[in-house]
Amino acid sequence: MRKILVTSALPYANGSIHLGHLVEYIQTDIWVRFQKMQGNLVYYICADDTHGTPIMLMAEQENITPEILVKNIHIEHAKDFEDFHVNFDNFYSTNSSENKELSENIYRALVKNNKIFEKEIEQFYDTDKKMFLPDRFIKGECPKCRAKDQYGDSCESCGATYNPTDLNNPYSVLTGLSPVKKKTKHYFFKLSECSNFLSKWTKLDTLQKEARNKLDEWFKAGLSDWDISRDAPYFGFEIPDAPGKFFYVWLDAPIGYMASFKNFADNNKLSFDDFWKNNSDTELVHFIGKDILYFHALFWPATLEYSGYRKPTKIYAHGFLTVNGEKMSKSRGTFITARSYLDNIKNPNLLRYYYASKLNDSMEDIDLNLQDFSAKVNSDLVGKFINIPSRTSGFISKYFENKLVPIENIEDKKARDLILGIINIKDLVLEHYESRFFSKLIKLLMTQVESLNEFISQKEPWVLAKKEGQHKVNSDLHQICSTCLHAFRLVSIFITPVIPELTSKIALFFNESPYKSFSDIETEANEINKYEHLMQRLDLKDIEAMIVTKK
RNA sequence: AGUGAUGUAGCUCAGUUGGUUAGAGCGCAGCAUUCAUAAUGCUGAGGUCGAGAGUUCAAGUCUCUCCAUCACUACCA
Repeated sequence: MRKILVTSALPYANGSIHLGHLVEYIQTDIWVRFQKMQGNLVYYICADDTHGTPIMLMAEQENITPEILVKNIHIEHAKDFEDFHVNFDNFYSTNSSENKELSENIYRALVKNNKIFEKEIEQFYDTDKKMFLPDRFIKGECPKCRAKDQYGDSCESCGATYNPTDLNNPYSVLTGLSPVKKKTKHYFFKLSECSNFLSKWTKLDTLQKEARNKLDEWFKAGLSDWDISRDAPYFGFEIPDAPGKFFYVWLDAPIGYMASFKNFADNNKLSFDDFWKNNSDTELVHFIGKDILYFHALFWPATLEYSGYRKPTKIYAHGFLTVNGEKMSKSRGTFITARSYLDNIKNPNLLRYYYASKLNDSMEDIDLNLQDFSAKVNSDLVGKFINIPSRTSGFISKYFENKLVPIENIEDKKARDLILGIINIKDLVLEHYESRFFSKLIKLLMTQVESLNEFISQKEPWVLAKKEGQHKVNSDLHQICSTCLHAFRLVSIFITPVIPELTSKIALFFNESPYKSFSDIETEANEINKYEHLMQRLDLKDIEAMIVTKK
């Protein structure tokens, strides 16, 4: 049995969960549910990422403390995840005592290993706000193309990158005032000394090929040291023995994975060290978006290495979500929050299914085409999948007292082949899940369902039902409908990680408890309950309503 | 600007180490059917595989150039 600690990236606590976030959480949740159904010991850990300047300022604007802000957001996030059936074992917060302690200890270990040094740097300072300004909080004229109102790190007009001190006529986004340059002492992590370790580590099959290509750029350019401190005022953890200096949020955010697990382990009498001590034989798997690859594939493993912890086993990066082929946009109404989806479309299974049908193991972006979305889920799930019990169970109820013919008594060769065929794809199904090639999985399963619909059309049970002797137990009619329902049940078990809530209803239809293991395919159902519609078709009007709805 | 990636039917995507008339689902057209949430089955139309050049007996698949789209470029997260 494998022991796996799985994480999704920590959502930042300054806004709502949207459909882009959900690509990652749904992808991870499917993978975790798959591992659990395989009988592996898996813990799925996450937390809100709560520190940094934006959250501090947002709280100030709302006239509440940052602590209250992140607490409110946490409640909202947790509810969104729950409603999308994203089943964390622990959803915690980086603003926790566990995280503070771990961050401090890790920092001390880095100091002890001579990986931290101090350096005085010059930064823009807002004299009115009395704070140093992050790049994103300074705007000005691009030094290259002279476009106005460009951010301090790059120009959206010409794409140039530079330092905020290069801007012409810089101003503070907070006050509009011209910031002054001011010297300040910062703490740096000697990432430049980690090249050997990192270049070795990234070749250990921990990363996707594209990700490794991307990192090679960095190695070629040479790694720079990493500024891990920020000046007060800053919402975060104060650095030990450095009053007025705080950990940069990206230092304590990944440590939040550890802290969330620590919290979980303490509450469940598990061993923290078992999963985090150096050379642990457990697996540590991070699901992330491609935008935060650097933090997870450079800073994070280096931090772990030089503070004496285990390193990640796998980092799985996925692409971004586009809606109708374009970046999500508030003005187009395609910036869709989790809550807006739930309010309008209601059924989370549809999105889970759709994402699964498009996800693979690469870092490519995936597109949510809303027309395609409704066509696909209606056609696949309602028209094909749910259609199987819908068109066969009536006969079983009407003539055979809800009893199914046992699989071993099914005589027709074609019928037996259908059932065996589905049982035989098990290895392929597991392979697609393990490799995160969910699109292939969905295609494979849908092909099975298509064969079933084809089978029903060929056998014409409705014609048989009108014939003499077909209402007796074990008749052709009984066998054909039983075959389809057995096969439908098998497909349902295979697809459970994708749409667990729907298949739990299907289990109920077969008078069973929800499917918890792939070995459930070795047993069979012998009766059904009266069929009731398992899901509704998606109406395009609901999608239109969702696009208009703005938050 | 640099780097990484993507560009295959109206839409969303498959296309293994280059090998016969380029595939699927949806959509569309026609037929069949009525058990089923106008669901299903069968048949068909539809593509100069982003553009151009090259290597090869043979290229969607390899090389180069160009175009378009996306992402990243370290003190926003």
